[in-house]
Amino acid sequence: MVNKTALKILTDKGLRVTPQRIAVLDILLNFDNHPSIEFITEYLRINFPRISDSTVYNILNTFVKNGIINRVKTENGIIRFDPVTDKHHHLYSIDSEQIEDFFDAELDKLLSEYFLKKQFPNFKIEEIRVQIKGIFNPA
Amino acid sequence: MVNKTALKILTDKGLRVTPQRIAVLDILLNFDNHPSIEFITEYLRINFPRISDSTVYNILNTFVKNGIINRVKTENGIIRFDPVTDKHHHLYSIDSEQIEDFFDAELDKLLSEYFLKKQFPNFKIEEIRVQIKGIFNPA
DNA sequence: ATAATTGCAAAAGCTTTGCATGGCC
DNA sequence: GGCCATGCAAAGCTTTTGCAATTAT
Repeated sequence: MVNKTALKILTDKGLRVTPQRIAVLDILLNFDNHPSIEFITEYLRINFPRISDSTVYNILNTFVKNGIINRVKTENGIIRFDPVTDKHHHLYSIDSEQIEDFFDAELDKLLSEYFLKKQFPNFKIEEIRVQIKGIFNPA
Repeated sequence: MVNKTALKILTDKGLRVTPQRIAVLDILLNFDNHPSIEFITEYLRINFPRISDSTVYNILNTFVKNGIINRVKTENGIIRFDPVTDKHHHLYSIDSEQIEDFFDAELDKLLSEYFLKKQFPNFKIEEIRVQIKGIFNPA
């Protein structure tokens, strides 16, 4: 049950449960396309025609602050949102807006071992993310 | 001679040489701090008090279009610029605005070998970039 | 000479803020 | 009931656009 999940996430974080928040979280959880604010707002207005832009911004900011979602920066500067807050990498499409999550424990191991050997003199590594750009479903 | 370098870059690209363009390029070449538009504009106004914001935007957009510089996206959404257009990775500071270039042929080899083995079914890789976040000069 | 760039002003986006109303706990 | 979230309007930023004057080739 999706609503249950959204509801649980909100209550677990001690956040007030409003229909708008549930709707936003449902969208984030059900579309694994890292939606933009524009996408989220358009979709929301199907069921909440009077929802305001500032409410959507407020909700998303609240979610980010509470670690429910992350911002994903894209090449064109449009911010998108990722409900998967576990550490992972991303596949970016060069010729479309598609973004896919990419989990790879083997890669993570490879990288952490590499950077353990190859220490930086004046830099303490906290996190390594790989951005892989390419073409989905190539001809 | 720095101006000569900036001048050469412009003429090589077939771009008109203006004092403003040389000044912007000089800043980009001399500060290896991946400056923001704000930084660039402030610095420019020391010598060009009347340069307008739109000119700076126009110049930077022209440079990006011509492959002289790249945009670098940061965590807080501020766009910054990188005069090094060779493929490389970045070290990002978690607690400051510092960004450093990071060239590592060994890492590139490691990654390309790894992804040669581990092919994606529906994705053709064009470019791999590693974002390394951490702390410069830790205590 | 002529075509492009500059500077200024205005417009266009995107995001935040202020505040009264309404809804959640 | 008290406090927080919502919706609306307005303000704040950043970036782009239009255009006359200036400058580079």
